[in-house]
Amino acid sequence: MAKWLVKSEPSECGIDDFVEASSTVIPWDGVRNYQARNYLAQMREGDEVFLYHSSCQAIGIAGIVRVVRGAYPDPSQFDPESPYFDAKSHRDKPRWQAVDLTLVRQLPRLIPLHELKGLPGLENLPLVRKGSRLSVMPVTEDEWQLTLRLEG
DNA sequence: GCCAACGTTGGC
DNA sequence: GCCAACGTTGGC
Repeated sequence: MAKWLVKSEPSECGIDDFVEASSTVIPWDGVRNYQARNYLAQMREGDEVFLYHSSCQAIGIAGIVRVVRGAYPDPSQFDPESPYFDAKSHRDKPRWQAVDLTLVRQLPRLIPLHELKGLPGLENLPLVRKGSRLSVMPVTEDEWQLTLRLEG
């Protein structure tokens, strides 16, 4: 099973939304960056994902979610009413992908970004690299385990 | 294909 | 609100 990290503004979709929708599925759509899209396309059912809160009061990893449906064409790209509408994408060759996620668990405490930055072994994680804007990224097994040591 | 201008992300 | 870093756009 691969491991991943996704960023989201909690005002849009955060751990609270997953907790409220517990045992329900939340579509992860609206990713409009090619590098992030390429990683999204590699997600498989059963993969686990860190949910990271960005651009908010408490920045950091808030919980763990799981892929329940691997990549499929993001419907919002075809919806003119959607802010994620992409007029240049065509149904016979969709440009953007989405996955479905569900809650595994909320972490007992949010692991703040500054702790991740100071953690030896995470140097290669795009999240902690200055200026990185990647919103979907792979996490190695080592990085995953090291990060989880910071919880609780 | 180059690159300047512009828009967005996201921490601080 | 600021601004650095980065991605995208579009003229040439």
